[in-house]
Amino acid sequence: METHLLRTFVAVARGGSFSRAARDLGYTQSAISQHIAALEQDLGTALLTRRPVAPTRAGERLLEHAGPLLTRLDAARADLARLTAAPTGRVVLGLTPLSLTAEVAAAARRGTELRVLSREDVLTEVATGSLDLGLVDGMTAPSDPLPLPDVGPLTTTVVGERPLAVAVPGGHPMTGRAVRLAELADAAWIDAPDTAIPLERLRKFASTDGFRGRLRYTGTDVRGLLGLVAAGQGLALLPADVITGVSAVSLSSPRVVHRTELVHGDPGEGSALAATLTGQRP
Amino acid sequence: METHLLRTFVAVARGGSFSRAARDLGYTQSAISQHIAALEQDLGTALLTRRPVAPTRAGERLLEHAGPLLTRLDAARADLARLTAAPTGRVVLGLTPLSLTAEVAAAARRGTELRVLSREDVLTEVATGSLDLGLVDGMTAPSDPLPLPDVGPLTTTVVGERPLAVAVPGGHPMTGRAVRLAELADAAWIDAPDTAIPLERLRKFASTDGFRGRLRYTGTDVRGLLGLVAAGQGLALLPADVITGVSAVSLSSPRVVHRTELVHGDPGEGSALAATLTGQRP
DNA sequence: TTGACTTACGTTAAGCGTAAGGATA
DNA sequence: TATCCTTACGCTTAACGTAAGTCAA
Repeated sequence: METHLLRTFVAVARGGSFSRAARDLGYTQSAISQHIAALEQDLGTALLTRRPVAPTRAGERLLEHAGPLLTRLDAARADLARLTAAPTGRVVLGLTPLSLTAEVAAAARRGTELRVLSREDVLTEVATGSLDLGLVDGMTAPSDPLPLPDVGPLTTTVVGERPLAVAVPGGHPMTGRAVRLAELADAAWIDAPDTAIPLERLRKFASTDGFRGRLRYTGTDVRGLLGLVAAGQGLALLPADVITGVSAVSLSSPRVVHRTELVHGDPGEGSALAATLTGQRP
Repeated sequence: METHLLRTFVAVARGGSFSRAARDLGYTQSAISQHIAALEQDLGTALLTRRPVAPTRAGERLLEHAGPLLTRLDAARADLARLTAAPTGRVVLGLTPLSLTAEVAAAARRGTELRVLSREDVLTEVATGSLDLGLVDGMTAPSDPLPLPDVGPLTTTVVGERPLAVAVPGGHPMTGRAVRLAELADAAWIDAPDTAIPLERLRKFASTDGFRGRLRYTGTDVRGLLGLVAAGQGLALLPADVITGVSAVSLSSPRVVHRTELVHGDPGEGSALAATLTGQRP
């Protein structure tokens, strides 16, 4: 299972075509065919159906492994590159929308580049070196770490915790009282995994099958999401202090907080900013 | 960064010798030399010092990546192999010593092979297919999952939770009362990471630098560890119900439990046993 | 000098592209 | 028939082993 064969395999599986993968990777289509044949022989199973080109059961399974495997490989290369690289004086900070708090806003210094991304992208880009530092947010029990996927040896540090609340349209009957999360399992929710707390996470904490999204909201803009809430399209769980223009209903149980964490490999370039963010005076 | 080059690199780094790696891997020593040269050129850095052969800083870093990378690669291969493999009627269950509770003992059926291993070994061997099922134990906050390293897409299910207690020599002044874990940071502890709860974990929960081991106990035998406690060599944190022959002191804080979880990839072969262990009547 | 890695070199095989050969819609 | 994957075939090059070379203890 050589890495270039895996690369080819995911390219073919993603694109759904041998010839497309050939163009993408700069091989001839014949070479792609040979790559796939070699991989299938090595593993002793068919990985793709042809005509139409689609992963078999085994292929699906291999894809689950191949993705993380290849990003970790990129992470390793980037990690070593950082050891030798000359400092550029430029710091690229990736952040999820809700991790951009007032403190973070104040900490950014001249020359910093800020990129708002999904949680997943922040993690893999920090690992693969496209970002010097990352800030990710999420919901956990107080003082518990965020459950982040393992994309390599990254360091994570708490930057802050703050209360969560449910954003509800103004005048909503719930306004003014605290609710238990479980009561809201059947409410209309907006599924905005890259902006608010993912509904999957709510299901986990409430241990139910509920919290099914009425609308799906992709992207990373909080204001737009609040607009949808205001329009009565559904609820969203957010840090209390970002909820403006609509009502915020606090949670009485379970005890959860919104937490943001700083992640980095070798801090190198961004170590000064990292120190500021984690509250150390450098 | 082809996988065979990484394999060679870890073999050389581990064995501390090119010629030894050559013997181990079935290459000539010249080929090993060429592999390392190719990898160093690819990454643009020296990875090993020669004479003596030892990893450089960059090499150390690469090793951190290469280990997980290669086991995940093996895991992928094993995972696909399981999809095609014919059932053998034989189930191999890996378990950490403290996960062998009375319920587990009762659940094992004729033909089951049980292997007592460290937490880490159980995880990687389940991932790489040497084990059909694994049972791992550890300390967490009640109803929190165990923090297990990510070695691939494994399913984990709770098997049980039970109280923890500190094993102390009979007649110890603490006997009979409940203590806060933090009080014991400076006590004499036995560092038995593969048998009892690792001291590192205690440090995490007490948020201190204490809990330094007076003795180190490697291996997976609980009775021997209790013998050391009885001899006054130090304390150990264990599930209350395994503490016999010495006194058990319960913890008043933090609120933690001993938890055991079942892990498996594709349950396949062991699915009947898995169902019994997780309390479902199959 | 000996043990251990590197390098030169010849051989072999693997990888790639061209082009012809199916298969499918 | 057009598209797309497979296969045959020849070429190129990279990988390996042998053996000579080099370096440090």
